[in-house]
Amino acid sequence: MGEKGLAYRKESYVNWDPVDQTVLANEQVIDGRGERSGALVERRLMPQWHFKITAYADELLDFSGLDWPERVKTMQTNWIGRSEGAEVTFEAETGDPIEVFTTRPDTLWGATFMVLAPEHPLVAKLTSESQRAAVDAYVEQASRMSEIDRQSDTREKTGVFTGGYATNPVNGARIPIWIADYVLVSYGSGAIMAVPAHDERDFAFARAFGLNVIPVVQPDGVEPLDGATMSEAVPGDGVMINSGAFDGTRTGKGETGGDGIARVIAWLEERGLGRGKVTYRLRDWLISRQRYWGTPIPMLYCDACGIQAERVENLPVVLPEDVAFMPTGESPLKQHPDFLEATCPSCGGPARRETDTMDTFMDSSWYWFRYLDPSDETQAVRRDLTDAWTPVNTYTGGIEHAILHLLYSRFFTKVMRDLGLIDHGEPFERLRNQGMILGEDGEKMSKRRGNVVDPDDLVAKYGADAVRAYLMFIGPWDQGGPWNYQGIEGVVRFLNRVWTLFDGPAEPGEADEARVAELRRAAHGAVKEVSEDFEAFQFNTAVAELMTLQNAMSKLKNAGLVAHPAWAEARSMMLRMLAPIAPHLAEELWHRGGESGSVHVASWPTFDEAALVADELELVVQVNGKVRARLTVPADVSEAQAIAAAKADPNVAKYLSNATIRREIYVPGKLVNLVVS
RNA sequence: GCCGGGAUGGCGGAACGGUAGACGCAGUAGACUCAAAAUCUACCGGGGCAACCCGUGCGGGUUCGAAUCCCGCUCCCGGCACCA
Repeated sequence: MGEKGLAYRKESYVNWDPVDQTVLANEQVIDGRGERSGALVERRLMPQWHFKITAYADELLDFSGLDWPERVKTMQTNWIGRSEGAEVTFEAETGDPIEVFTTRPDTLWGATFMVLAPEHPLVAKLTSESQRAAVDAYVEQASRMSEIDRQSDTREKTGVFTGGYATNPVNGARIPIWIADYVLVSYGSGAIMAVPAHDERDFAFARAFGLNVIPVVQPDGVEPLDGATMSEAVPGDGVMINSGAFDGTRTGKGETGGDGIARVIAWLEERGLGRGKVTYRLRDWLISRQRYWGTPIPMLYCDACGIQAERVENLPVVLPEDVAFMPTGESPLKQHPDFLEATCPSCGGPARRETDTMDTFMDSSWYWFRYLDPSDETQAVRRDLTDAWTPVNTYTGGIEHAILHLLYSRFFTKVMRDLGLIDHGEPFERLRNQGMILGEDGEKMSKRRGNVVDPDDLVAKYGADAVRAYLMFIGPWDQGGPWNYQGIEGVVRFLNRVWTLFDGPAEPGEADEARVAELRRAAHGAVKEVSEDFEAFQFNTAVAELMTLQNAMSKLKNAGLVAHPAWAEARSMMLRMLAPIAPHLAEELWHRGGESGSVHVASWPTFDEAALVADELELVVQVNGKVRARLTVPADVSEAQAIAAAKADPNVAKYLSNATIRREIYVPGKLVNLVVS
């Protein structure tokens, strides 16, 4: 990855977690807090190792061929945050070029000022002597503010004039340069052109500081805009005005009819003032961690040759196990001479080993490839095994991984593909997210809240099978919800009944034909339903279906039937379907029933369509869509017979006596609807 | 603000446009027991003696027929959010 330019070191503003004493990737900062520690992160300028995930931004936006939840695809799409627009160069009066990114180059003529992020490298140079004190104070204040405070959108706009001016390249206007913390140094170029007439934020800023507002897009069906009196920004499309040769051009990106944006970009490119540009919210993946526990970054520092990659034959670099953990807050690797001392692969002189280790998400980004043959010391992955076993068909996990593990894994898989290690670019073909079981109070379980349900306690009381089966039964697997103690007893009873059903005595009786047919219908019907449920991850209805089968079998059970081959068939089906739900119980009953081998390697049961057919069925009769009768009819009833039987029913006839039948609807084997007036 | 997902009995939840409430919990009655627990049986959306009427967040619509499809709302949950 280093050779391909996909791993590199650069100095940048990073998220520093003061509790874990390490930096974190953007994905690991939730609402301004460290994902693990919960501590407010600080911004620090540090040199760190990164993976160039942004090189794959567009490919990561392509989910074609993947059967993934819409929610996850949306979250990743938002996280990557692609936006199309233009990069335009403004020139400051100091002669410095200032790059800005805009999605609305068609509003360039309305740029009446510029705003730089407080951290922008040109701030100090652009600031005039009379404004220096105010600017320094503002920059200092911004640097101390937490990310949370800075990003709160209810804040009034703040900012300071630098005293410097720039020239609007499209019309030569002299416009003031301000700094404000609503412009982020980490997005785009860290500087914006402000078009207050057509951008809400710029409008609020302009009104707060008395800056010019010049409308350059006149929307349809609205009074002509007046910058002096407008009460809010007008962000939509319309016809360009106050824009020189472009006056009268319709704005838009083509889909709304106008093509102003494309025409302005072409015009800028002709004159060398700017060019079309795509910007992403996604940042490169910061993988350095100032921790001992992590995979060492195999890079070396040589005083003579600079940063060098460790020789391939020396890989992998492993963590020393004889480190001294001291309460310094620093990685013990920094105090370990044997680890630190290395040889420069370029000049053969002494080199110092990198002591940062990799984010552990690095490891989870490719483990399923490595796990295919973890003992192979000669190569990272074995091609014949990855070809045979990957991509993963179905992958499950919590939604909390939507933009962490799942995004990193997709990136890593694409990199491995491009390095020729594997032949595919997506790790997981089908993804399903399980819901989270919350505490009884409906809140996320936490020790602090005291609402934690400990599965070990439940296992001790009810057994592992009962707890497992209840978790499958409690509700839709993908939804989650509050934990509820009330239902588990029902699952325990069900499992006890299954035990009694197969291991208990039977009353005397006969295996008459009707009984056998009913038994087979119940068992084969359950196989059909449960198979479909498992395929669709609907485990709650699968368990319910097995409960129904147990109820049916318990009712039918007698000594004669138990001796019949259909009973053994039904028991075998039941236990194989129960195996993923109550594995211990199913295995025990499997052996007690005289089966050989393990139920867990037995094949999944298949059903016989013929066994599902009943000789009689219930026909619902409606008059004008309201149920008026339920009739038992032979299974092979014809449409004419069904309608005749419906009309003959006394309760139905009552509604027909003084009415005319307008229409007769027949749903085979299910329903007759007589439309009368 | 933008984007997802959701709303059905006392509770968890079922339901290819075709019997709303499968399955389970809780509850009621009965059997067994000296009694209780466990177990088993029956009942179990609301109203009504009954015929029947009303019922899937709210208001419309499509349809012979809507929890399900369409339009417009309300509320709840999740994600993103000063991203230029």
